Amino acid sequence: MVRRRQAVTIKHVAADAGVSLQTVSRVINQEPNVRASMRERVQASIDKLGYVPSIAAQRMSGSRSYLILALNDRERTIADWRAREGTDWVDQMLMGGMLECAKHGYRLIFELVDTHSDHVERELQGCIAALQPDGVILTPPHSDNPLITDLLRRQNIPFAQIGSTGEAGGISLIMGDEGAARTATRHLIDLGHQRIGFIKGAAEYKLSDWREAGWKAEMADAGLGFDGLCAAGDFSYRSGVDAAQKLLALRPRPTAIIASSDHMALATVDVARKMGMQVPRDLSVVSFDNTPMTMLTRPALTAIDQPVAATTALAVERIVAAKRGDALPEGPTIVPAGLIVRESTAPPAK
Amino acid sequence: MVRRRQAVTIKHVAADAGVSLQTVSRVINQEPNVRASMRERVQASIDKLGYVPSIAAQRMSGSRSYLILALNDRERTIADWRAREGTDWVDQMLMGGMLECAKHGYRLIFELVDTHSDHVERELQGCIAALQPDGVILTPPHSDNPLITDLLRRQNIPFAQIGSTGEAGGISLIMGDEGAARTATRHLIDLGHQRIGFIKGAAEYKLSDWREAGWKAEMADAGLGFDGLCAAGDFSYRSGVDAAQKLLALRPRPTAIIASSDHMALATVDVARKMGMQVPRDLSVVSFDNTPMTMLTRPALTAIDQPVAATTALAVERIVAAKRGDALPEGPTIVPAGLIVRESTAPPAK
DNA sequence: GTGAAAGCGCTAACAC
DNA sequence: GTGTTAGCGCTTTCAC
Repeated sequence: MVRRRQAVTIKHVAADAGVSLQTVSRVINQEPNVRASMRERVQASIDKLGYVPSIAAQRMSGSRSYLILALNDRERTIADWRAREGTDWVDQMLMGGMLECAKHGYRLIFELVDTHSDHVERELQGCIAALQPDGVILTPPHSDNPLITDLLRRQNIPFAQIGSTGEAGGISLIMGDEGAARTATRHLIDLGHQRIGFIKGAAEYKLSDWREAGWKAEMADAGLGFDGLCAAGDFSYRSGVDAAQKLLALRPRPTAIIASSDHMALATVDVARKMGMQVPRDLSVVSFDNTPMTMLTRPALTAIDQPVAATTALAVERIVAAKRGDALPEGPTIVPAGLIVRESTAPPAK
Repeated sequence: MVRRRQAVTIKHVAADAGVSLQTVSRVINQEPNVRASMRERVQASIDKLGYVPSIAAQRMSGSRSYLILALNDRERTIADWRAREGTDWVDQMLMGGMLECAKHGYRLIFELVDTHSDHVERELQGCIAALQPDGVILTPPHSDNPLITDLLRRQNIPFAQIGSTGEAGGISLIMGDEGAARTATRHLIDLGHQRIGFIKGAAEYKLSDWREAGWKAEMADAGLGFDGLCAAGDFSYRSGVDAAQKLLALRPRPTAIIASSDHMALATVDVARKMGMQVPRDLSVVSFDNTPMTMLTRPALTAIDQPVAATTALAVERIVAAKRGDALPEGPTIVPAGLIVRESTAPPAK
């Protein structure tokens, strides 16, 4: 293996511009105390030589690494990838995160960690030691894992907690789950529905509670009852079948169901169909997440769109701001979710 | 911003084990010339202190960066992400690449570059200068972009060219396109089809020709004609509509069509349906790529499965081997594609 | 405002 | 086999 060196280094630029290394460094890092004329001269050399700083060297000398780590749950992510059902959480995250990183001269590194394992700490520690990221983006369900958040805080690394209210001290970003559930419920009420069932997500995720709370609140505001209309699920198709069967066995039967995941919504449609009902004629269904399957299935599902890309982009923005020392807003930031109306919702049958 | 230093460095380990830095370095890099007892002692200290080498420092001192760059076309990838149609090429690539990297202590960095732009070189140069990757994985359509391959060769960075025969000097990996097309054709012939149409992919991609060649070869082997049975497409739904209309206007009409992408296959089904035909009763359709939409649509599409994950994993393996100085196999390696039989193929109507 | 010197954590080359 | 020395490219600290 040939030893490979940096083609153009700060030295070349310094020599070319006839200045010291330090001055070039100041220009690169946009620091003050450089005369405009000097700055221009150095910049000209940089452009001429096509110089790009080595992040390894930058990191070495104790400054930034320009790397932001996006952490996802290994088990769940790999399961999604293997299932090949089109779940595009990762893709949306990359889209939002990478594009925002590019704007600021950072790079996003996507990593998987075993949230449930005892050695999360060891794994994460290793990842941090190896990469020395300038910031970390945490996603559910490990946004609130104290083993992770404590470690990050100890190491003084800024981190964003997506889907968490940020008690652990990170930057809190929430995808408007409660409001989204209210929107979905409102949509159904506006169509004329009164008995609206709800299938809850996995208890491990805080957003499961938020969504349930939103549904209840909107029902209450409309003077509608919701006792017995909530069934537990865990986001999976299998759990959706059970929950839908439970809800559709009720008398009077709900005329609409909100499912906390696309898989559970799909399951609800299938169960209804098996019972001889048609969607949306006999049952309206609203889905959560808006992964590609909602538009590929028939009827296409009306769904709450989780703003994954926007949220990840915001996480990057906030981390970069934190590195700059900018003041960050207090408390959680809510990124609003949208409702995409498709074919699975309609007024209830008379 | 607090200055953040490596918590545990090679020095701590050396001190703890009572040996020199160099010895620790040898143990980390699994080099020879270390007595077993010494190796154990050092390893014990490493484990005890939870030491992980800094890749920045490793890179700095001229050895490996343990980073492998996976390059994809920016425009196309972002378009896919925005469309949210469940195309999971990126996910499969990450799955194959990341898991294989993890096995060897490497990390995969996913990056987008503007293949069509004149400044690919500049962009890639910058990426390389910043990250100093140990290897690069190229995907179509830029696997054969001479601006890219020349640059990598000049810099002496090992690279894999997926979907290319590797004339440019990289590690060539092909997803058995010709064989896959033969398999698809064979499947239809075995069902009893004789007039089998083919919708070709974008000319920009070499695999478009390979797939066409496979179809022709298998038809010829079976003594079947194929003149006029090939229509041009560019992988898009829109182009699939045009191509399908052209093929289905032929008399006698083809009883089966192989489309070089899932979108074009979907388009074919839709066109057939509009013409009053049923799939697979009146027309069999085989699709290429096997993205999630093939299983989510109805009828579910019989499809050729592109082994994206396996191919990416192999690319990583080969790059790691190249870094070690191992001998690599000559010529292109073909990763076989599979045929997933679903609901869109059946014997032709009598 | 600019420059010189020291050092970040690690490995290559060479000495022992 | 093991240790010593000299950097890698950059930023920090501190002179000027």
